[in-house]
Amino acid sequence: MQMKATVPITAAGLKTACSQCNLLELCLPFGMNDTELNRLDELVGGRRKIKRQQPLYRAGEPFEAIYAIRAGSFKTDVLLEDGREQVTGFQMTGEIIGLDGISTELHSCNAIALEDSEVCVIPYAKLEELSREIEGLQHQFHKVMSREIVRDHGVMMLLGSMRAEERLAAFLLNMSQRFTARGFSPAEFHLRMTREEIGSYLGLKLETVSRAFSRFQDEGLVAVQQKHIRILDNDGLKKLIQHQPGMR
Amino acid sequence: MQMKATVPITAAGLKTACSQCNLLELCLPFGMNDTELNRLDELVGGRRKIKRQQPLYRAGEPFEAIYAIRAGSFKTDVLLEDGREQVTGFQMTGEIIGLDGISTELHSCNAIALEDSEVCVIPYAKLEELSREIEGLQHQFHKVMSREIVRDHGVMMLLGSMRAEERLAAFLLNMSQRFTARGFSPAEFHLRMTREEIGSYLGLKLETVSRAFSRFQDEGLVAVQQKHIRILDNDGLKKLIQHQPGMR
DNA sequence: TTTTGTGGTTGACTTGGATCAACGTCAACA
DNA sequence: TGTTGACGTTGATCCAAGTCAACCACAAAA
Repeated sequence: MQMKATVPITAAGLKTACSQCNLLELCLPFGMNDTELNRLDELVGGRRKIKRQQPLYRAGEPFEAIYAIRAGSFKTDVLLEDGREQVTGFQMTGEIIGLDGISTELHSCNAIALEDSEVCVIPYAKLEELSREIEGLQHQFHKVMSREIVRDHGVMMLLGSMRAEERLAAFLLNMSQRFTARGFSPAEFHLRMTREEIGSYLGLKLETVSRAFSRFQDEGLVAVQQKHIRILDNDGLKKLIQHQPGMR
Repeated sequence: MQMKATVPITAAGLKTACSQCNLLELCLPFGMNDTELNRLDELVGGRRKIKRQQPLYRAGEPFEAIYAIRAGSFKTDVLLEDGREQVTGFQMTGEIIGLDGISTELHSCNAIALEDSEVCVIPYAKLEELSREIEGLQHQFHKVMSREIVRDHGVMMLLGSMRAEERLAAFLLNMSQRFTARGFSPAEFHLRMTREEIGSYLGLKLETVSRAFSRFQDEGLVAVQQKHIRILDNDGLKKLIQHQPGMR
C-alpha cells in the first residue's frame, strides 16, 4: 500500500480549496467565499521533497514557515542532552507541521521524514498577512493550533495515567481514525514508524510495544505482521482504554 | 505569602499595556504603537472572581472566551470515564487560560481555581476581530498558542523519558522560573497545589512525589515545609535532569 | 474542647515494565 | 551466495514506582 503523491479527498464534506495542497487542513473552506478560496494559493511559497530519514527542519533552526504535508509522513522529536529522545508526534498527509517555531522564532523540535515525502512551504509572514484579511483563514489557523494543544493533552493523559496496553490501544485507534479521515480503510494500514519510535512516543521501550502487539494478536484484537496492522476488534480496543480491570 | 489582587510588574522589560489585565501575556507590547495599545482595553469583556476549588469552565461547555488570570492560579485537567484524572497544566497570574476550546467550540478540559482567583474575560470573537486589525496583537496571540504547544512537548518529554526525581526537579525549576518572571524571589515560593495534583501532572502517585521531596531535602537541594518551598541548590536540581547515573 | 476531615509523610511489600540477552527475518550489497 | 545491519520477537531477571497501611499535623466544625 504505497501512499500516492496526491491523495484524493474522499472523506465526506471535505472540499479541495487549495490547488497546491489539496488536503491542507488550513484550506478547509469554513466561512470563505470563492474569491478568498482562490487567494489561498498565494499562501504556498513552494514545495520541498524530503527523503526518508531526512529532516524537514531541526531544533534550533530559525523559523520562517510552517508546512502542509502533501505526501508522506513525519515524526517530531525532542532530544535531551544525554541523548534520550522523546517523539512528540507523528504527522501524516494533509496535516500541518512546524507550529512549534512561532513562539521563539526558532524551531523547538526536529521533524524527520518517516518515508519519502513532499510538503508545501507556507511562509509564516504570508500566513499572518493573509489571515488578517481573510477571517475564515484566521479562524481555521487558530483551530489548527488549538487542535494541536488538545491532541497534546490527550497524549499527556496517555503518558501520565495509562498502562502499556491502554497506550498502544489508544495509539492504534488514533492511527486508524486518521487513516480513515484520509479515505483509507479504517481497519487496515501500514505503520511507517519503528517499534522504537512508537515506544518513544508512548513512553515505553520497544520490547514492551512488541509484547503488547503480541498480546493483542493472541487476544484476537488485531492482526499484526511487522508494520502491517489490521484491526479485528475495534470495540475491544476501545473497551481496553476505558474500564480496565484493577481500577477502583 | 498571600498573592495580592494586583501584582505589580517587576520583571525587567515588561510594561503594562492593558490597564485591566496588567500582566496579561497578550498585552506585551511587541510592535504595537500607543493607539493600538490603548485599544487593547476593548478586548476585556469583564471580570470574574472564582473561589478556590470552583471551576472557571468545565469540559464540554461551549467555548466563548479565553481568560487572562489577574490574580490567583488554576489547574486544568482531563478526566477519563473510569475516574482517572490527568492534570494537564498549572496556570498562574498573568497567564492565558482556555485556548483548548477554540478547535471544537467546546472546552476540552476543566479549569479549577487552586485559590480564590480573578480573571479578565476576553471574548474570543472580539480577540479575532481586533487581531485582524492589530498586527502586534495577532502575532502575540499566535506566540501564546505556540508557547503552549512547546510547553506541552516539554511535559511529554518529562512524562515519557524521565524518572521520578528528574520529573520533580524539572517541575520545581519550572515553577521557580515562572515565579521569578512575576517578580517573586526565584528561590522561595508557595505551591498552591496538593501532592496529588503534582503527582497527576507528573504521572506519579502522591507518595512518590512526597518521597522525592524528602530525598531532595536530605540531599540539601531544597527546604520543604509542606507547600512552602525554598530552593537551596539550583544547579544541583539542573544537574539532576541532565546526566543522571545509569544512562549509556 | 473534642471531633472530623484533608493533606502530608513514611514503611513494608508487590508488580509492571525496564533491562539484558538470544535469536529470527529480510533487504542491501559485496 | 554469503555477509552485514536494521528491525522485530521472546524469555529471564531486576528494580523503580505503585499499592497498602499506619500515623501525624492542622484547620474547621460541632
